[in-house]
Amino acid sequence: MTATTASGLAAWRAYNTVHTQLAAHLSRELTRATGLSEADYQILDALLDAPGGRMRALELRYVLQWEKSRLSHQVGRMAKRGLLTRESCVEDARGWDLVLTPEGRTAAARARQVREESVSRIVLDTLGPGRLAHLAETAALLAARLERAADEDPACRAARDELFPPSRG
Amino acid sequence: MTATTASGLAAWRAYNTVHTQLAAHLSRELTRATGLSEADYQILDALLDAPGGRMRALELRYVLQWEKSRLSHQVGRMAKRGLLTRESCVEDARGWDLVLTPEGRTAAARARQVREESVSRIVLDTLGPGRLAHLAETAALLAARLERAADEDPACRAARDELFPPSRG
DNA sequence: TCCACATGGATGACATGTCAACCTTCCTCG
DNA sequence: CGAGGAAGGTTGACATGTCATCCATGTGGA
Repeated sequence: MTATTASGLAAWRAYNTVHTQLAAHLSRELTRATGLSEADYQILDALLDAPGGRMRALELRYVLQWEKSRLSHQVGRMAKRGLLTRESCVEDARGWDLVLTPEGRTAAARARQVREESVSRIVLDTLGPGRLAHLAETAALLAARLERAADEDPACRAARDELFPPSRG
Repeated sequence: MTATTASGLAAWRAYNTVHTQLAAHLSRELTRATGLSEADYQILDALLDAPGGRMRALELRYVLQWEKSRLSHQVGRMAKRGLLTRESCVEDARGWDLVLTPEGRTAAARARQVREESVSRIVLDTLGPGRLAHLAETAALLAARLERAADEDPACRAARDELFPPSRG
């Protein structure tokens, strides 16, 4: 192993540690302010931008990149709490529309506000536009690399295609 | 909200998506090659560097920043699989030493090798030393910011002190 | 010494995530 | 049209993570 590799791995470890801490912090702030879990937030946030607060479960799976059983379980729990409802889907009788309830919409709006405030305060203000842009570039490079990995490896491609239907790009 | 905030939040979202994909990819590669979960790997990797493959459960909690019940459950499962053993601790009869079994050590070494290869191939080679150094700096800034947040907020401080004993820095 | 309290860890109940099997509906092709 | 397979979701079993509680040991005074 080269010296570059060793220090690269050290940088990677340091990065990972901080990311974990940051995610835990943001999650705590959200839960404390709204009582919602990270999973709740992701679903509500996606539905909040959908017209009428309505989205096909399928589409939501693609947006969140979740396994279908995960989404199904989570949606079931949230429906039980009155945050959203399942309505049978017009275009495809196999599918379902997920629809925000009024309480769900309120919770979603509040959660988004809380999360954006947290991210602004902790991340954006700390890094500033320059570092943020750089971070986004770094993310784009990694995304491209992952895409290539998926192309090369049948197992990875399968995992990806389960979440991103090839037909839709 | 300023334009800077909006684009900053967009950068943050993009970053988050990629991080999630990357973590999933690395985890899949590890599991495919070794049959170990990410949690298994973290524990084995820490023990691998400990003298004699032995570490106080308490110390491991600090290294991994895990809740004590999480560690306890995970260690119980791994002991059942023969990867490590619990031995009562000499210095403090309340505590336990966690000790790698020979099979555990083999698995740990293999897992480390697999993970380092994955990270090199996917992350290090893609980003290069410059971007990596920049990423480490960014992580350091965020770590400092989180530290400050913990100082200011009693609840966060409590969460941190549960994982980092104040007495040990 | 003795007692209150802190600490290391285990445990059980529950929330969440994954995997495999299943059901229904859709699509394709003979 | 009809049969076979693909696709959208659900379900149940199990792995994992969290929370509250409990137990045993350590510690610091009165």
